[in-house]
Amino acid sequence: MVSWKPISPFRLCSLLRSQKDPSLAFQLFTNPNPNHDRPFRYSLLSYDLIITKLGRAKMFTQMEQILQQLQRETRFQIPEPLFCHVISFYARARLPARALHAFLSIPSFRCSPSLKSFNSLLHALLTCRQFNAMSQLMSRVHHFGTPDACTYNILISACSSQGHVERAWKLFDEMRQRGVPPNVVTFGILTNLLCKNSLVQEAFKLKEDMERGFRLKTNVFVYTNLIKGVCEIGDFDWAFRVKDEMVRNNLRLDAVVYNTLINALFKAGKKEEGFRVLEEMKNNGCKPDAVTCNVLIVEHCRQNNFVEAYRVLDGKEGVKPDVVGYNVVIGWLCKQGKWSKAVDLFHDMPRRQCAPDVVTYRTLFDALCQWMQFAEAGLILEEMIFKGFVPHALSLNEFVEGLCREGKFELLLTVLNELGRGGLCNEETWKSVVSMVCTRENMSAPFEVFDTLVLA
DNA sequence: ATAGGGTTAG
Repeated sequence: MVSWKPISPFRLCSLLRSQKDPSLAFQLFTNPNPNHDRPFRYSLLSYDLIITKLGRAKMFTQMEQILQQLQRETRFQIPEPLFCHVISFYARARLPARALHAFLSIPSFRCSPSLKSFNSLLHALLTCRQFNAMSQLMSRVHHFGTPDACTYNILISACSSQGHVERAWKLFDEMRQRGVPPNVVTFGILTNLLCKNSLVQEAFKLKEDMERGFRLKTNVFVYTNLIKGVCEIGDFDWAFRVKDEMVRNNLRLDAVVYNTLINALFKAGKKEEGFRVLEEMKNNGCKPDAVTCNVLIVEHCRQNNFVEAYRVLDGKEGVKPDVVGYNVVIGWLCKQGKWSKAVDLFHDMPRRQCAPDVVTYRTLFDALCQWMQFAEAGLILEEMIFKGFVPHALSLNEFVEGLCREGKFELLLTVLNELGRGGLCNEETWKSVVSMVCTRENMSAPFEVFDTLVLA
């Protein structure tokens, strides 16, 4: 037996840093020295590293296990940003209750929550679109401090995403009245809100105000909003002038700016100009990213050029597109009735290292129902429910109705069982099945179906 | 990573 030099707490950190696989990192953390039974003295940094890694990978069971271990480590006072991370991980996974729980547990880690973690929770609720919970939380803000610019920015974003333009301006006024100066982020949110509502002139007026009245420099975020706004009213000359102004102000044109322009040009049918900007992007040393690929894929599909679309999927632009790119191609294939090709691409996604998401499953399931491919649709639905994704209610009803119409009782039984388990039986499901039971001549099979429904 | 910008679907 070779005797290894035991891993030191310091070495564990560097090993955790370089370990790409979160599961292996977790194993390493929980058992750093397999052949030594002396208790390991973990450093605070190693906790931070493993929690962040697990959170990013949405491995929440393991993350909670480490957090509980950390809770018992009375040697440390845990720095607040770690909790802000944890809260935002739960937000990204759309788990608002867990985010709240993480926030409430902060004192048990010998740390007192300040406005920072309060804002993190507020933002988590916004991400999960829990607007009522946001108001309830705001009524307790005084326990944690006085609302700062960040708090207001989150609240204004919430108004923006609900389309409450007037309320957003009220908050903007309120923050100034209370002596909280708006910052460049505030103006990013507000210009976005204005441009989204086609109030481009007003957005430019606000930019002037921001520079003259508030002495703030317009940054790339604000410029991107403005460029998108002027593109949407079809004024591309203006868009290019804004782009030139950015360069004059020594701002680097990044992929987001280029993607905005290329996408808008394609949408306006200016294909050549779009590709010209793509060339300029590359010549300027700005590398296309996944979104660039997706924008190109949309255009190729619109031109019915699936060969080129697949080339981009294969990494023609030097980057691999993400799940959105796959969803676009699958969506267009479906729209053209090439559902079998769409299913092929879907099955090829794991090999291509891209995990299908809700949109992938919904797109496929919707299309298969529409093209009455019930057997294939049933398989997709099963997998979808297994992964916890929820199908569109409309397609689901179409599917159940189709099965009833075609008398496919065997499949119907399986599906109803799955729907029942997934808690997805709605009133329409019942209506379809009940009306079939009542109109069919051969009553034996429907009775079986009815039994399943009652048992579910 | 305390808050803001670009792509699909709905």
